Amino acid sequence: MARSLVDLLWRDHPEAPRGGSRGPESRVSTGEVVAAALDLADSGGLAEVTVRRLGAHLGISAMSVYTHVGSRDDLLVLMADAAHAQMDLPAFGRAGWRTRCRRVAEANRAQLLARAWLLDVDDDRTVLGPGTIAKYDHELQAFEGLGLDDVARDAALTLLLDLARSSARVARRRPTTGTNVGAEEWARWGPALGRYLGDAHPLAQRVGGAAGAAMGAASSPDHAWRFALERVLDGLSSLGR
Amino acid sequence: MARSLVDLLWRDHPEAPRGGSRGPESRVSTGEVVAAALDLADSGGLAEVTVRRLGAHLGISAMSVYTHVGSRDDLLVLMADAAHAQMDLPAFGRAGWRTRCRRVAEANRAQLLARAWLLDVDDDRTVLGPGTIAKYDHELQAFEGLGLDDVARDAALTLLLDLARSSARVARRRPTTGTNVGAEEWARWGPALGRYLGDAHPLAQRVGGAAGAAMGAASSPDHAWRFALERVLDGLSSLGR
DNA sequence: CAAAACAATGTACAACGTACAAGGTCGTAC
DNA sequence: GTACGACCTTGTACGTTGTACATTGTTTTG
Repeated sequence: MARSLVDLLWRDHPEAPRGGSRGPESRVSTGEVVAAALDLADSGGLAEVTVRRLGAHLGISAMSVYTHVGSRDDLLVLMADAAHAQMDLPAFGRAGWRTRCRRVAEANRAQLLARAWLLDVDDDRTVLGPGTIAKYDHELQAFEGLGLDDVARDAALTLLLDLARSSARVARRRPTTGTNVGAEEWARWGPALGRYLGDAHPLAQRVGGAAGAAMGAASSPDHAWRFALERVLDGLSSLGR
Repeated sequence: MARSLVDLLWRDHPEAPRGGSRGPESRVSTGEVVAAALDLADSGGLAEVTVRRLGAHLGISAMSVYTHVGSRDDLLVLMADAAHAQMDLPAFGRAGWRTRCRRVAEANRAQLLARAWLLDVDDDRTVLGPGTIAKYDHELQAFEGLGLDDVARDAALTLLLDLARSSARVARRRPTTGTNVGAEEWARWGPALGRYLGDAHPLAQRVGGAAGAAMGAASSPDHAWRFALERVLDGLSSLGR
């Protein structure tokens, strides 16, 4: 039947419309469908989440999946919200705003590293879900005491989350090798590229080389991350007077 | 025949391998293929760029496209590099680093708003292209005089570009209405969502409502953008002591 | 003139999301 | 008790995608 997306997102809410008890009991629940989809995505990325595979994984036919989710796009929203709900939100304790904000950013980055497929879900309707809203509510509290009005507070949180996303995007490239391009690709194309480049763009060559080497060095894989985060936090601190 | 991606990216370079003069002259060039693909993407997004449509647009068959590009993924890299090459890079003049960096960020945001499909191209091999490298080289100069070492300079630029990307991502939602969710969707789902939410998460409801209203107001569509950019620039300034 | 190199094409395949119609199964109203 | 209607499940089928492969046609080179 496929209830509306909002009803599916809030399916655990007391007031959510339960399915009428008329026909045969469905063999799987929407929650189980979403859980199976999470399994697939966690193991092989979003590309692994096809309606057919999902059905096979659940022991039902491909088309039966549509009894529980409506469409694949809806499913992705349900998955993202479930991931947000399962994410362990950072504890704030009595820490100051800077520490709290850092924890928010770190937690989001960790989540995006663990579930890289979240980077590929780009659907606005995710904000309608209970998991996403609860996460939003909690993370907004990190800015308590910074003296931001509501609009600025939302913008600040968005800034932090976007930063985490960007960092996670970079981090999911070829794991070992630094230069954003894979090692084997670099070995194959580096020489040719060098021939084309010659002495042109010396600044780009120097900085790019240094950045690549730094990322390749085992020392600081997340150096750029720390740098960017502290810079953004510095920027936010300029607001607190 | 489809030369390697690097050779295709540098096809205008003097030393690039010209096609052997054996068979019949090809009816279109790689450059024309890329240009046609840019047309399609500019008008209807990346989804419009299918191999068949591209061929039809060029007056050749679908499979003939592969004579000039190798694969659709390669084509996307070529398109992104061409876009970077066509982008008008900000002039720096005698401006200070902060102004220069602001211009870099603004120029990138403008580019991403004009060619939103660039947000959907996520291929590391783009850095191999001449347009991308020239852009990188130019933008690195914005940080001259800030006292950053090479690694930090690369990280700072990445931070700025990621910021522009994030902002452009938000801006390409439903154009008119503020709340990231479209107007009609909000009208349909807002009430139901309110029923589920009730009095829960008052902070999220207040801040989210304020942020949505602010975005809906014609006053400050890019308010969040200015905010985030100045915050990041503040953060960078904490490096220049 | 023959051979090799190249461009262009048509056909075909596997995979995708999902519309549609049919069949099965249960609770409910008469 | 029986008929209705709601509900789950399924198979088949359509349109679309990227692209592998074999073939045909064209041009330069030996």
